[in-house]
Amino acid sequence: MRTFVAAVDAGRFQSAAARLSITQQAVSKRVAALEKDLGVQLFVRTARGAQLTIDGQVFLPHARALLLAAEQAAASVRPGRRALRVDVVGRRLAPAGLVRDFHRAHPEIGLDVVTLFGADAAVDAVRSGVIDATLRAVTMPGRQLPDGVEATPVLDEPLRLFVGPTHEFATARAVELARLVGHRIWMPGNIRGTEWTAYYDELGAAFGLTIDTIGPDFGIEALLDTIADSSTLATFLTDRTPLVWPVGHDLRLIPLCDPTPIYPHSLLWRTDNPHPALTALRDHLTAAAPDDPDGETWAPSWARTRRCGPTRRPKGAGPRR
Amino acid sequence: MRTFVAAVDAGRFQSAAARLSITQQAVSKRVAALEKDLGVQLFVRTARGAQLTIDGQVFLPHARALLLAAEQAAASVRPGRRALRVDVVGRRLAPAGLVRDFHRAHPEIGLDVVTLFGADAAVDAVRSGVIDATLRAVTMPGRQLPDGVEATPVLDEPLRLFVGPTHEFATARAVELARLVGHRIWMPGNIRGTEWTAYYDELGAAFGLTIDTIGPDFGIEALLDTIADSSTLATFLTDRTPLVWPVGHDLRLIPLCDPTPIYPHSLLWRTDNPHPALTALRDHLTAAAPDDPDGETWAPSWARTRRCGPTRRPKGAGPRR
DNA sequence: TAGACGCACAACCGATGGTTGTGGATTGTG
DNA sequence: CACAATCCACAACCATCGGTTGTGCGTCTA
Repeated sequence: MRTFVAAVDAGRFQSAAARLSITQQAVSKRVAALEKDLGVQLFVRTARGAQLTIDGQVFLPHARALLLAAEQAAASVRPGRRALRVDVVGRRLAPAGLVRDFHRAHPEIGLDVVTLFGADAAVDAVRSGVIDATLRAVTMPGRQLPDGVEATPVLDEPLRLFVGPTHEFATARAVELARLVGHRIWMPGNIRGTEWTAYYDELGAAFGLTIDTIGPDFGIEALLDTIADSSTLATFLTDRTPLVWPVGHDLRLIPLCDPTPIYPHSLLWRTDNPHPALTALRDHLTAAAPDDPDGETWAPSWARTRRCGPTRRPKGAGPRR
Repeated sequence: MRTFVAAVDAGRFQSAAARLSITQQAVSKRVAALEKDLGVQLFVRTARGAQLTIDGQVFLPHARALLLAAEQAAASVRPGRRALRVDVVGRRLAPAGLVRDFHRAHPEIGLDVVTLFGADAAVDAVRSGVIDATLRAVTMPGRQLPDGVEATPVLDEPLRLFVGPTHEFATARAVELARLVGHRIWMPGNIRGTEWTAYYDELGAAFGLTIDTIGPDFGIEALLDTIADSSTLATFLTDRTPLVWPVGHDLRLIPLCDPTPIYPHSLLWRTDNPHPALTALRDHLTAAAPDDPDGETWAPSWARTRRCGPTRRPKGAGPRR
C-alpha cells in the first residue's frame, strides 16, 4: 500500500523507489503483486512514468485511508503525546453517551475509550497514568481517593423501570420503589466485583428487591426482546442509555420515585496530568448541566453525593418526560 | 493485525491459531513482533489464555478499523458488486458537492468518486461499464451519445464573478457579461481537451472576453489569495462551489446577467446498468430542484439545453442573493 | 501430585522479497 | 533518422523473514 501510494505521488516508479530507499525493480514487483492480489490493473505503464487506471483512481483513497488507519493505530499506543484515554463504566451506559457527545463536539481531539473491570482498577489506572480519566460512580465521601487523583461529580442519573407492554406497571406514570418488592428485576451482563454490580446489590438489599445481577449477557437486543415479551420481568435503564430503540416493540421507561435511585457518575483524573484534551473533556462534562432529579433520591452508601436526600420538591414528583 | 484481532476474539492464542490454520507458535511470534513494533505489551499471558492489557484495549478498535479499511479497499476494485463509481468534472465544483450531498443522505451506500480527463473519456468509461455514472456538461442535443448511454439534466448552474474588495465590480449588484470585455479572467488548473476548458474558450470567443484557461494550478487557496489582492484579476465561480470561505479575505461573488452564463451539468449512465445504488443516485439528483436562473442565459453550442434563451422574465433580472 | 493446558524459546527450512543485470519500448534531440 | 535518455519488466540470485516441529516452563485442576 505504502509503495502504491508513493508511486502515485511520485508519478514514476523510479522516484518512488528512491524515496523508499529501494530499487525500481522492487517497486515494480510490489505493485505487480498488489495488482495480482486485487485482480485488477492499477497503473498503465508508459515511457514517461506510470499513470493510474480508473481502478487505480478508485483504489487510491482507500489506500490512503488504510495508511492513515495504520498511522493512527500505531499512534494510539505510542508513549507520550497519545490520544486521550477515558475509561467508561459500560459502553451502553450514560457515560459512554457523554463521551460520545464530547467526541462529536470536538472531533479533532483524538479519543480512545476503554472499559476496565471495576472502579478499583480504573482508579489505579488513573493513578499510574495508564489512562487519563475515568467516569465512575466513586463520588466522595465514603472512599479514600489516592493522592494526586481528583474527582468531580458529572451526572446524577435517575434510574427508570424498563418494561414491556403487558407488565403490571406498563401504564403507570411513576412507580414507588417499594412497590417493586416481589417483582423480578433482571440486570444481566454484569461482572462480580465491579461497582456497577455493587450498586444493584445494595439497592436490592436496601429495599428488599429481587435483582439478578448475574447471568450471561446476550447483548442488549436479547434483553429488550425478553423484556418486551414478559409480563413479569423488568430491568433498570435510564433516559440516557444510548440504545437504538427497537421498532415493533412497545417498550416503556417508567420513572421511579420515593425515592428515585440515582446513579452518581463522577470524572476522575490525575491532578498533574498535563494532557490538554483532559481539560477540554472536564470543561465539556461539567458544562453539560447535570440532571437534577426532583423528589427523594437514593444512592448507595459508598457513593452518597451532596445532592442526596429530599430536595426542593418535598415528595412524590411525577414523571418529567 | 489480523492475528492480533483473532487472538482477542478467541481469547487464546491456541484457538486463534486453529482458526487461522497456523500453529500456536506462529501466533505467538506474530503477536510478539507486533508488540515489539509498537513498543508496548498488548496481552498479559496467563495460564488460561491471553488477556488484553489497557494498551491492547486501546489498540483493538484501531486494529479493527484497519482491517475494515483493508476489506473496503479490496472491495472497491473487486469486479462485480462493487461500490458505485461516479465521475465528477472536478473535485471542487458543484457536481462534487451534489455527490457529497448524496453520500450524506445515504451514508450506507458505498461510493467511489473519480475524475477522468475529458467528457469523451468519461462517456466511454460509462459505456464500457468501468464507471457507473458521470456528471458532465454533455447535455443533448448537439453531441451524439453512444447506444445504451442515457443522460438527464441535473443542474443548470449560473456562473458568478469572483472578485476581491478592490476590484472595479466589487460593489456591483450584478454585472452584464459585455462589461467584462477587456478585464482579465483567470481560470487556472484546467487541462486542454476537457469540456471544462472548451466551455470557457467558447464563452470567451462569444463575448470577446479574455479568459486564461491555462497556467499552473497552485490550489484554490492560492487562487483566492491572488484574487483578493488584485484589483484587476477576477475568476468565475458559482454559489455551489464547495470551498471553505477564507476568513480575513473580503471576497465577493457578483451575479452575471444579460446573459447569465450557465454551466449545464448532466448525469450520464448506462441504461442496462443494474446497480441499485445508481437508481438511488439518479433519484436523489433529479429530486434536488435544479437552479432556475432568471433572465437571459447562455450555454455553449455543444451543450444547449431546453432552458436556453430568454425565459419568463424578459430581461435584466437582478441578483437573487 | 500428576496431568492438562497454554504460551515461549530454539532449531530448522522453504518461500518471500529484496538485490544486480539486462532488455524492450517510448520519447526527445542533434 | 539514428542515438541517447528514460522508464519499466523480466531473470537470476540470495539473505531474511516467517512459518514449521520439538521442547520446556508455569499455572490451574482433579
